[in-house]
Amino acid sequence: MPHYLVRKLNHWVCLSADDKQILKELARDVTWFRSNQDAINEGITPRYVSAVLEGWACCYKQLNDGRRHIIAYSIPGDFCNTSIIFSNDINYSVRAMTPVRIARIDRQGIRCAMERSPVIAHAFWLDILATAAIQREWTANIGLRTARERIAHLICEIVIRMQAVGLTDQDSYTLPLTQEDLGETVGLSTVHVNRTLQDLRASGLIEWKRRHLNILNFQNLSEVAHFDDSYLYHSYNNLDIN
Amino acid sequence: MPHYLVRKLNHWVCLSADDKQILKELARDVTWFRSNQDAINEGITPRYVSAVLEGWACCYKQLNDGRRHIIAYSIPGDFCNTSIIFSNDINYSVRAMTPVRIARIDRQGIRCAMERSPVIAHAFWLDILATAAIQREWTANIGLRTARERIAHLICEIVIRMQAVGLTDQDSYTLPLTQEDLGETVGLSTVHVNRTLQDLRASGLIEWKRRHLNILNFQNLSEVAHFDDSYLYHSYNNLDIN
DNA sequence: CGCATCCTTGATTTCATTCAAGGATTGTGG
DNA sequence: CCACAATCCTTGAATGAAATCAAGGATGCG
Repeated sequence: MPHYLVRKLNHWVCLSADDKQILKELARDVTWFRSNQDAINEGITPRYVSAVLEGWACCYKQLNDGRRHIIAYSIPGDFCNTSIIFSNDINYSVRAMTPVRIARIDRQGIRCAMERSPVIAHAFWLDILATAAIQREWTANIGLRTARERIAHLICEIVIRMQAVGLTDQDSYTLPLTQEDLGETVGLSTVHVNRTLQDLRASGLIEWKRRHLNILNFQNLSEVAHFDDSYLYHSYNNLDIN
Repeated sequence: MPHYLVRKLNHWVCLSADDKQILKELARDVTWFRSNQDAINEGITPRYVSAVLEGWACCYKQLNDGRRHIIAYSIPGDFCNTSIIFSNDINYSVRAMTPVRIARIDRQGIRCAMERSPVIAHAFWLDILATAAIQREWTANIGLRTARERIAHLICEIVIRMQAVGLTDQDSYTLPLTQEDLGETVGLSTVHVNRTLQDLRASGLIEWKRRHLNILNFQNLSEVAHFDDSYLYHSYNNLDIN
């Protein structure tokens, strides 16, 4: 099985063999979480950075009256809490959406690696910036798009992100969400998500059965979504150039 | 007039006199933008990092059909585009909401300062993490709260942020937004923002006249908003400790 | 095979948008 | 300093989108 963490970071920069080795050694401490289990809970500050190696996790916030909102997905190669590298605080929880294999990386180790290898440092920077760009897009997605557009947009985003780590087959991929999860992600009720999905299916844009999502017409779907993938790409800014 | 950039960063770490001097020198290149003028436009990649010294700016995204969403406010001391330090890409625009004084900081200069002073490096880290935490909160705010709660939450957040740079008078501050801006921020129509504000006023929670917002009962307002300010604070993670 | 979870559907209600227009405030130029 | 325009705020009425309520059906898991 490929090392998705290395693959993901290698997507931002060009890692040397040494860099890859360093990263693999950093990610030795691996744990399984079963579906629906909390990997990180808002109450307890972790001392390590978690990265998903296999399966899906989500970051979510919960109000004291029970309402919940999913603020991010962590797919293979994604970090769940990079902020821990430089801060002691975390203000969301992380939950396994499938059985998930997570590497727990010593934050001191990451800082050392960043000091020793400028390329690794840059990879972490770009990864953090990419996460922030996605978060901004999600804010706007919920804030200004209709139900149909929101869901279409999310589906488009994920296909690109899954492609980046080689987890797609053409325009189809495993989307291990319930419709309730999807609702908590895009700010819609489960019932309305269901109807909107039927609408997208009836328009011949997608198929989605048994966790398997297939985009029938990416071009049309991204037009429906007003999807512009540029926020998912980050060009390397050569440190020597101003 | 205080140097809000220094004041803001000093909120995260303890800057030495030298550090402060370095930052002031970095921020020499100052420009005014008039109200409603774009300081950064999505199309053109800036080569410098912009920081607001005076006035308000907002970061926004716009769809090709004209729909607009404000994804962040930049108040005095805030950076508008820290991502430029390490990446060439930006996928949103920045617009002055009032006449605004912006320092344009050479990104190479920032990287040098971060290398020379670990404290400055840490300040930038924490600032970026803080911005990301706010963005996550905004995503959840729009996604799971009602109109009343959303607006209340935003008002609570801003009072804390304004306090951090000393721009409040008790629980009141200058909020230089139109109701249309507010709608584009929390994902509501102008008309509904208006009615919701009247509701908050009628409940004795706030006053808002002529750009001047006054929170009459912060305790109650934050309960209405389900506001928990912890996402706005970031404790220094001592680099020597694991 | 049976239970639990998830998906689907219909009916109803609620929240928010849209449309339209009048009033207040602010800013500008004469 | 006043007049006028532009922007912004406010209100009412009608429409529409999404939530809620309720229940049946499918799917998958033990």
